[in-house]
Amino acid sequence: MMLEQSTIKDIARELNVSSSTVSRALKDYPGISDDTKKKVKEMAEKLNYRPNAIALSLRKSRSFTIGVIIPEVVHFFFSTVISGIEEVAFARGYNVILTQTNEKLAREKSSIDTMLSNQIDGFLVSYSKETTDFTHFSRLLDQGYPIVFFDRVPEIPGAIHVIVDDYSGAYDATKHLINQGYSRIVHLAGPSNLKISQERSRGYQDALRDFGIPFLPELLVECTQGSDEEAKKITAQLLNSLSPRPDAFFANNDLAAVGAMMACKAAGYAVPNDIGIVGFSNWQFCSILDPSLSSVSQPGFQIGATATEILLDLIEKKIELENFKPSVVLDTELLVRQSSVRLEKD
Amino acid sequence: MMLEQSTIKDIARELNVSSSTVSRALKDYPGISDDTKKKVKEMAEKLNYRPNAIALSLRKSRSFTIGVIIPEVVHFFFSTVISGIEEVAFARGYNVILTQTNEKLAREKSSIDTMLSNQIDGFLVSYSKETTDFTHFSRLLDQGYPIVFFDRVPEIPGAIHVIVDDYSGAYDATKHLINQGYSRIVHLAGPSNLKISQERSRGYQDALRDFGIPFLPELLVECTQGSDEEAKKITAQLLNSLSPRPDAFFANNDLAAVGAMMACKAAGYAVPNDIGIVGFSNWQFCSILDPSLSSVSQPGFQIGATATEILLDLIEKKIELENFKPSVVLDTELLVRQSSVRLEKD
DNA sequence: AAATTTTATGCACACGATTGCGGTGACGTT
DNA sequence: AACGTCACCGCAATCGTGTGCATAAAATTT
Repeated sequence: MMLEQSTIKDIARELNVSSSTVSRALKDYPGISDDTKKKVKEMAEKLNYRPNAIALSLRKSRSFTIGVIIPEVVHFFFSTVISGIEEVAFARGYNVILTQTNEKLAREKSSIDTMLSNQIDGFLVSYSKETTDFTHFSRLLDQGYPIVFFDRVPEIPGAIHVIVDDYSGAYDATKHLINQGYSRIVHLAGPSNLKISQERSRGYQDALRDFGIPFLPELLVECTQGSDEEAKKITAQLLNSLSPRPDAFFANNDLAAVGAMMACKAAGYAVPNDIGIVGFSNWQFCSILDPSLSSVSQPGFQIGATATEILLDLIEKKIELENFKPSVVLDTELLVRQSSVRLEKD
Repeated sequence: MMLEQSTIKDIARELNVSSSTVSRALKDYPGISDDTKKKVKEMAEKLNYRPNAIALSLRKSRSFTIGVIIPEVVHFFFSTVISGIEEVAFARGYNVILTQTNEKLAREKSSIDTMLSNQIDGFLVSYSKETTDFTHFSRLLDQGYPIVFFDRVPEIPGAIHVIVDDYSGAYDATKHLINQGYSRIVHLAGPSNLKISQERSRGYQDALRDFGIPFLPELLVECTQGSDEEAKKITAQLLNSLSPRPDAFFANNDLAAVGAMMACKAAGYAVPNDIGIVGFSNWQFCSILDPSLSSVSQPGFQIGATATEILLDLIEKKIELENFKPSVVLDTELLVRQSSVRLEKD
């Protein structure tokens, strides 16, 4: 039933030459007569020969495969990153093997193990929320394994980062809200152990300061889950308890922004006229909401593509770890839509 | 710099035994003394030994890796499927290597080639929109390669399908609209060369017939791209040109439904009171729209999980292709939200 | 015609792990 | 003392490919 893959030996046997000759002929090595080369190639075609990448990997101790470790696949941002990764890897002749950690540290470690077993040439990693200790990564770095981190990046020596300018994105978003005349601006922040959350928070606070608006701790609320449900609850509560009420929400992610929007509508406030809202990430749905949601776009595809280019350059020794700047910061862009632009000013 | 991976030979040399003994000791084969086993395992631990999966693959002609070929990663449905695939594969000790075709046939073929080179154990495929000829798949099937198709499935002998009941989903959606009192129901259909589009179309027409509403060809419009922009244009045009105007839209996918919703709003019609709308796929954003969008949910995760279970069973010869029913049909579920439920009937 | 270079090819081993087969020594049995 | 049994382990081949080295034949030079 299962047809055997034909090998170099099969071609060799068929033509009464040695397998070394076949190997060299197929690769157009010098020292093989044009006649034999032609015969070999024709026979290869005829037998539908396909080189065995596994054997090659064993021989070269290289698999031409990179491992991608991400928290979850079903996530607009991450899937966009994957797309960028896949695109570059394909173009440069590498395979992508993928695992999602579901935010579990144990799974992160176990994935690393099986990937190491599979002689992966390098790693692309965005670590899980559970990960607070990074020794499993620094051990790899010490051993000389190429790793490029993206989005969620650890502060360990030798780690290369590809991130977006979270600080500027948050700063721009806050500034935009201020310019639109909003002044009691709530920041629905992300988990404070993630660096991206900290940066966004810092951008928010600096923008307030630069435009002479006092920073009020009660307007900075941490949303640990980042779901719309959570943000909805929190927003409803804030609208009730704070006086004067907040007149804008800058959320750490788009889902939270949506939650805030729902809560505002439910409480009878109009978006954007009564309350302005800006999200972060520019998920697909931002433009189809009513009102459409202003958001800070992160170039997910470009993050994936850039990280992969760097990783492959490292693998192929095109660049040295030593004389390479450890951090690539990509620009964010504030996309202003309806949710933060007052139609008529009162 | 790069620390060498330690091998069985290293352990053997260190303990002055043969590599065969080490191999057997590590796997608890009989005929090895408990003492040696203990020593070997300790040394393996000490040298941080990790089995070389590549060498194993070469020996066994098995890679414990499955290849996934899908049109695009940045797509809620497909990413959900991937998640299901990854979950099952991980649980059963398989790796997942992933490529997206970007709907290109050439890339589909080339991906198959490199995966074959990599001694993939089997394929999970949803083919590209460009694919109309399936010989590159049937050749693989003839050679005995396990392939499970999902979502977009070809009608070729020996192919196993995992699909959802598109017909019933469309039937239920249409029936629901009829029950809500809508009668001039437009179907924004998908590309007619895809079987899923045909099935949904059939469900729509049969529901109309079963409930005594005549099928009008001018109410069945093909949206080839499936984008919100396209649907918006088409809907606006239909609202203008048809008399009496349509009072409901059943879209082949959620983005198209959103486009329809936008066009309706723009034309001054209220959703759901003037016009009812139902989508297909139950993308994440359905519940956060205003009004929230009724949609037919496809169990993406379950599709991926089921397809993978079947594929791995095939690979491990737990089931035979011969006595296996070629098609698994998973249930869809109509999720009724605001966009199709009239608040007050006139 | 002999010596030398060039050309074309094969041999053998390596990569890391598995496994059938055979070997060795200890021990017990008659 | 001779033989059988059994536990324990090593040899060597294998998977498919690549490559340094040797080698034979052919072409060229002296």
